Amino acid sequence: MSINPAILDKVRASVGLAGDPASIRIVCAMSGGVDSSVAAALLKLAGYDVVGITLQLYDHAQAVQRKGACCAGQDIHDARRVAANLGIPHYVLDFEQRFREAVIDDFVGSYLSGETPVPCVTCNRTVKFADLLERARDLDAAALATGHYIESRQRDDGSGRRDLFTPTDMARDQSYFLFATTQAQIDFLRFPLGGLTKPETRAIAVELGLGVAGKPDSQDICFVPGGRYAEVILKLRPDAAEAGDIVDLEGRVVGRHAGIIHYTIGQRRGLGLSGGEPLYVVRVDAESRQVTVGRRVALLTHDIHLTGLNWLGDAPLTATPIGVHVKIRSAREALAASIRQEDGGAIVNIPAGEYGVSPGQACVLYEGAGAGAKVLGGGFIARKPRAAIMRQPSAHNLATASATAQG
RNA sequence: UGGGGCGUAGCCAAGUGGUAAGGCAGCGGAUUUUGAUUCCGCCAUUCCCAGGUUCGAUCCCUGGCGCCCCAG
Repeated sequence: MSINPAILDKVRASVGLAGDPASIRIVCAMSGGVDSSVAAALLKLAGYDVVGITLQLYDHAQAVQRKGACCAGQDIHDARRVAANLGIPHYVLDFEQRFREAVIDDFVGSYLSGETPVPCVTCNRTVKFADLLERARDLDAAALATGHYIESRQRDDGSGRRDLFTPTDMARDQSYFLFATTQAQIDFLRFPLGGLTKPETRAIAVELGLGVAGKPDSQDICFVPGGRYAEVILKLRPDAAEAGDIVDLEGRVVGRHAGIIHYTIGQRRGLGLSGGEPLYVVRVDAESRQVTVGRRVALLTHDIHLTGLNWLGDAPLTATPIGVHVKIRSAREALAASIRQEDGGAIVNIPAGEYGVSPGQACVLYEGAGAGAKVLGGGFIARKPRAAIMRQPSAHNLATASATAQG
């Protein structure tokens, strides 16, 4: 077990708590994957009093064998083994009911209402950073650590407050899923991997013989086996299979669909409509069960209304737009934009526009772009007011519309 | 039943007497801790049917069948 001392210094810096590490208890959330295992290991090697906690979130028979999942079956065993290996206490908490209520039900409800949820955001802000965080406090921990790739630094103004920044490894940036983290939560959280790259993490896992070093990166929704999310929804809400019309931008019926839950804005595949050029889902309406399709250019969006805003900027938002960078999906470079307050919510304007902006998805705000950009929070993309939809370019004047869309 | 046109994969569609472009849809994969997007790969031994000419026809000829248009 030889770890570069510089890395351990980096870990201690990420914790940023004065005093003898041995007297500082840190609870580390351990999913059984490579990242959180390495996070726990580094904290332990850095001298902290580490307590590992694994949440049992769901329990599908399928999930036990599934690669790339977390928090069920095999992964719990893996976490337990890593903890034993490290010589740290480890607890498995049964959060199934809580996860079901806070994350899965919200996920299902979101799709039923015609939106497209981000369950990872919901999970982080409720199960992990509310419930688990509370347990960590109960255990007299000074902080809760996770294996997320994001950086947290204490402000140098003596306030003791912390800020979030995008990580060293931007290919692994997970800030998108953490935008809703409140200031109080941020102050208690630590992210030891924020200054490492994924390859470095894996190398450390190998070096330490953690056994999980070769596990695949997680992808897809953890509680959805095989990526077939509609099956999960239909199992809980069989009525979600209500068929409806597929209409074009003029309102003409051009096809049928087997339930709006199968569609999200920007989606191309699965429509079964053949035409001269590809068609994309432009709108999903739960009430009429209509899925509207149009050409790609019809997806270009400049103004985004946000709800559930978590603003982490220094100065409060006002009606005067301020410059920011935004992401409306995780694996994407942040785009220059502005944000202003309006009607109790916020409106983001992206001059260059974005495609496939779907209600329910997150819009995350940054101060600058690239690694080390401060995370300014974000919000959930709200459904467009009807008036805005009517202003959408229609099929016959798309060229004109796109030419003038900047203005 | 006078004249003209057409009939190529699920849809649209190019094409030549020499052995079937492309697009859309679909399927598979890569990418991705959300949904998508994107990218890559696959996808007509066969050109409405039956004869004929030809070394060889989807393309030429004849006859069917089907569809469309014009005129009536």
